[in-house]
Amino acid sequence: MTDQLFSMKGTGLKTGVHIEPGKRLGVDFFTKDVLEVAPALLGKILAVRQPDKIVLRQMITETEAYRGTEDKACHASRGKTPRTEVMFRRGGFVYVYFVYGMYWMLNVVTGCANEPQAVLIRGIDGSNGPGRLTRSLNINGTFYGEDMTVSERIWIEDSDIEISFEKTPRIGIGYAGRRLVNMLWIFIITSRA
DNA sequence: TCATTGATTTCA
DNA sequence: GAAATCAATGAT
Repeated sequence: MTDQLFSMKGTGLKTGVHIEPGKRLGVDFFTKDVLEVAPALLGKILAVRQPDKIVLRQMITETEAYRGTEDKACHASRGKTPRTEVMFRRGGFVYVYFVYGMYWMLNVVTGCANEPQAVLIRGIDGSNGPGRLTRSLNINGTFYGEDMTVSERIWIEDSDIEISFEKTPRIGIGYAGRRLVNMLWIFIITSRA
């Protein structure tokens, strides 16, 4: 394996530091409830191999939980379709979808099989907004169904960075009903050590 | 505030 | 088949 390591300004990551294999988050991390995994992902490192073989690493700064059939804002709440099928697998799989005719959204499936949950990665260091981060990392529909616990193209690494975060209401999901709008299911980093 | 943009889903 | 929907962005 000859990963060229890469560091963007401001991440606090050092170039040339090799990431140990054990750093990759495994199945145990992702098979917990989405409300546990979503905040736990803050401060972790998203790694994506680019077409030119370089691996970009960026810290996750904002996540959002989508939780199963009770959550009307979750794409899987109305049953299994070709698009949402991956959300019914066990945690660790990648769910990407296209929205507004131009943006790819990156999600990580959580929980056990037949428990459709996912975390939307809304922000990483160096870019704000879920649509922009997928563009900057060249994430597209071909990543659908990748298993982050074994994939050579995309995975998440553990990190010792200590962070604080706040919870806020989800946006753009008014159609899901008032009770769900009141759930504080967006998690945003407010400070880091 | 509004146009953009096209896959997915729902309705006929 | 056709029509409505959409978890966003950037320009105005």
